[in-house]
Amino acid sequence: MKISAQEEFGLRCLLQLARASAAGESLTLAQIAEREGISVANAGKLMWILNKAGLVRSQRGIKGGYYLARPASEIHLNQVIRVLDGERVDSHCKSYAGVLDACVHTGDCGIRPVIVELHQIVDNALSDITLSQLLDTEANVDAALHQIHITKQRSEQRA
Amino acid sequence: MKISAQEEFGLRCLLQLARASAAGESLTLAQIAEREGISVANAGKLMWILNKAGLVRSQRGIKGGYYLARPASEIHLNQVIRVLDGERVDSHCKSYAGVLDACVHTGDCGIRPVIVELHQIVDNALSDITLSQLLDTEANVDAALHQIHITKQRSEQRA
DNA sequence: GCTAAACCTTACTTTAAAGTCAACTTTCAA
DNA sequence: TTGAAAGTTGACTTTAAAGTAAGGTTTAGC
Repeated sequence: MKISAQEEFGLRCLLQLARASAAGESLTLAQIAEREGISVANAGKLMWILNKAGLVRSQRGIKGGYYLARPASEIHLNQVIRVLDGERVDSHCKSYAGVLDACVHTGDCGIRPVIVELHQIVDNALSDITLSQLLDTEANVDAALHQIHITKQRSEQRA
Repeated sequence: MKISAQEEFGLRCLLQLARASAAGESLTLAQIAEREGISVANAGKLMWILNKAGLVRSQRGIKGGYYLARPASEIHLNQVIRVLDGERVDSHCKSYAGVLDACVHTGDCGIRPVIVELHQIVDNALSDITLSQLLDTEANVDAALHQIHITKQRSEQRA
């Protein structure tokens, strides 16, 4: 139940594009990769996934680049996470061979519905947050980091 | 943002123990492994992690086995997931080299606080569910699976 | 105290995800 | 129309997680 590196970098890239799109600009792969500190190849892979999912659009050729497919206020995090996670149903539970109806533990298994419910809870929480809200959050990063620092100190005191 | 195989099997094993503990019994590794369809070695590894975290206790020697360290009603899922996830802070965000204060994007990064917040949301949702509630859920598995089936159909209609 | 059952621990193997590389195709502008 | 910029795609390499195996240690019962 952790966020993966791919999910994080995907979010970062989208945030880059949200900033650029707000200024009416697009970003090249090289620009995205350089700002996030990842390779151009990796950025290309992420952009390909996001493009295929309809979250971003690209313009080929010279003067080309990537831009958001729709306003940042209309892109919700659950859509982003779902895309970057890959096929959720197939992967989160290997013991069911990827098919909900093929649960080998049927009748003696209270876990399955709970796992589905957990993913639902996460999805709902994420659907409340849009990319534009993330942009707003940036203005308060210092305060937020300070808060995290406090939380960290508390957990250290507990340990 | 998916549940891992280790998390799922860990939950399953705990549920087994919760059932046995309710009857005043303990379970051997062989019993746990056989019922969950995993190897004894793998079950041993999971139990070792849960034991180290204080969620289960073990009795060595002949007539030994595993049992819950405290009542199922006092074991919350967030504790379980946290343990099975490993060190959360160190792993969920590779670009920070494992240290919160060492964020290389400080000042231009609105993602970090959000990631921390997401994990907080998940943690809160999980803290509302106890093992004993899971046991109760088992009685309604069929109804729950039916509900999932409906949800699945809906998502297929959307697609 | 001896033996067998059962847990404990470390190291190894396997496997899937993440990341990289390189060749290809498309597009724009001079 | 031609060359360079930029995106697209599939194959390859790396790396971390998951799973396995084997020997060690503890305990109950005789």
